[in-house]
Amino acid sequence: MARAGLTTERVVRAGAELADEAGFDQVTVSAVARHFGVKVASLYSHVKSSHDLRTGIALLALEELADRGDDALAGRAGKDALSALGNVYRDYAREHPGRYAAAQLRLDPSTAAASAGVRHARMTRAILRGYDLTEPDQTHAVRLLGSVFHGYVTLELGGGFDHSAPDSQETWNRILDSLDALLRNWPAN
Amino acid sequence: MARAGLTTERVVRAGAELADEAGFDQVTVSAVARHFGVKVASLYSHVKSSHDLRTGIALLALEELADRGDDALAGRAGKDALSALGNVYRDYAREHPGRYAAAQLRLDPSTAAASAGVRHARMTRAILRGYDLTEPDQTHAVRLLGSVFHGYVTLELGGGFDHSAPDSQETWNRILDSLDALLRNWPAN
DNA sequence: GCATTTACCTAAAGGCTTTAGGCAAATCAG
DNA sequence: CTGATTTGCCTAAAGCCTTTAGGTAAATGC
Repeated sequence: MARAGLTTERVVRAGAELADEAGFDQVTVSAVARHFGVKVASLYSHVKSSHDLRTGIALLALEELADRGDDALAGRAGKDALSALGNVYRDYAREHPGRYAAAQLRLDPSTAAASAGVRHARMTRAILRGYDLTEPDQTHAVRLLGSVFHGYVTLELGGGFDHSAPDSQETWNRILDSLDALLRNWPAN
Repeated sequence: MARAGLTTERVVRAGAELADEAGFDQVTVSAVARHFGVKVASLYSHVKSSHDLRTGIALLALEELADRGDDALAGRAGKDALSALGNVYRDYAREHPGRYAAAQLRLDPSTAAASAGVRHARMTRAILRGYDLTEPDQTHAVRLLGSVFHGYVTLELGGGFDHSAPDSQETWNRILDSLDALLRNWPAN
């Protein structure tokens, strides 16, 4: 019987594609096995558990996002950098909704520490170098940007902004403008 | 055999409690049945399906949240109202993490239209009456507030702001200040 | 007190997860 | 190139969750 040539890498990647097509909560060891035309038990050589599979997808997504972020930030500063990073998250979520959902998965501390999550924090801080903030304001600002980006993308993805004028793109532009203005003019205390 | 006295209401409420204690993804018809000391099949007279149970919890959460919001907004305006509504979401999420997660569940359009979700939109617009915005800026602002509140609460709940100074409360205060400043001084175009 | 409704039950089928143990294909040694 | 080892996928099986069908007993109503 010919072998399917599975590896952890391929299994996780197939899971990620399934997540984008059918939703992250539809990602199941069984479904991935079906995709490869293989019995379920066979996947357990490549993935420790269902949760492990999901974690793998989350780590993949975090890394892809961080890679895109690095690319987008290269050579940019100030509002340019701000918009670029915001668009990375927004575009990624629209292109890969399942992966984006996976990236929100709560990781246990040691996994999180070894993930690309730390690169994300660094990227947001890099943006703030274009503005004049020192600690602890920088941390407040990091959290604000994280909240807005994540919140907006999540609500938009959930369809919250469909079916009503003005369209979502316009609001997004206004929000980026507002954040830029806010950071340039950060309230003293 | 004595009856347990189940009703849809009680079943959903038990599900909500389970969500808060164990996480929304742990909410299962079986678990709720165990809680009542009843066979699983018995719950299917009160709840159409597992999905229906989860939807019920989501609707409950949306309503509880809207009730709290109405209370909090009564007699307040401007920054006072802004803080009050923000705190409603944040406090609710901390007190009832499972219910809050449930409230994010994607509802089908007709269910959503009949839910307390519409009250939420109204509440946010009510806040903006204290600021000088007209359409379409008002809609942009509604979306911004929604994004920040939801994003912040989600990240905080996920533990994103633990283990690092300054503490989350301080950031939250600064964010409310910033939003107020931004709304008072909304960029002309 | 009897009929009807209602609440909960047993039974059963189907799906997902996970572990244990087996066989055959790929890989490697001499 | 052949025999030994490793590795990949398989069968089997147990446990839990969902959902439907049909039965019995408790509550309700006349």
